[in-house]
Amino acid sequence: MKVLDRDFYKRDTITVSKELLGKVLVHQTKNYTVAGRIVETEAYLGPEDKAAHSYGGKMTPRVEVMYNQGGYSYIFTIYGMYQCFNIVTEKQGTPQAALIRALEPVENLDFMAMRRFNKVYTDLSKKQIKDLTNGPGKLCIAMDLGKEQNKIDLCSSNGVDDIYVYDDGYQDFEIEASPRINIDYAEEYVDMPWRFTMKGNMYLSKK
DNA sequence: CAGAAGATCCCCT
DNA sequence: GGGGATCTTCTGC
Repeated sequence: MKVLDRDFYKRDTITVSKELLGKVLVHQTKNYTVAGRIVETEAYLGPEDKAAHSYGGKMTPRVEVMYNQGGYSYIFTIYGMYQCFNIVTEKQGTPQAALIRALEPVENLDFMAMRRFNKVYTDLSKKQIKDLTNGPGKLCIAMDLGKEQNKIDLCSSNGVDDIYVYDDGYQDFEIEASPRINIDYAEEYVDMPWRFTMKGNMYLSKK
């Protein structure tokens, strides 16, 4: 298994978004390790992309981290109560990112089950198992990703609260492209096929 | 299972 | 003061 490095993330956002599929996202602290395989992503191509927070070169405290070189976490609050986890891409000064929209649970399923439904994994219903991490807000709850995890470098360890992605060689799947979810306001960018999914995976956020 | 509606608050303009 | 890269609950079939 190989941890993805700076060179992986510094490439163009569509390539990174596609190649993140099948890789394993890990959140590790002194107290726990949780991990899930990435099965759905979306590319946000600011400043051109009207769906991106960095559209038009917007530079505010919230989007600032998108201007970093690739390999940093960008976590923002949505609808007042949920978080979305992104990985910054491209070189310094190009404010683009890949949104992680869905995972397949891999490690520490009881931790995820407790955080989502306050039950151990074996007590979950079929529906609850499927709902553990099949959406951007849900996976942040399950993986314990919140505003404290914003702006973390995925390419270096701080030894206290680490996020990283590794490649275990899994590539037995097909990639499908489709329009992104819930960006009705993005005008001519609404239909851009910049959502990438692992074909047929049961943890996709939508079909 | 599908559709509608409500929750809730930080970040801008 | 408005709105959002969402999810849960409730309703009805």
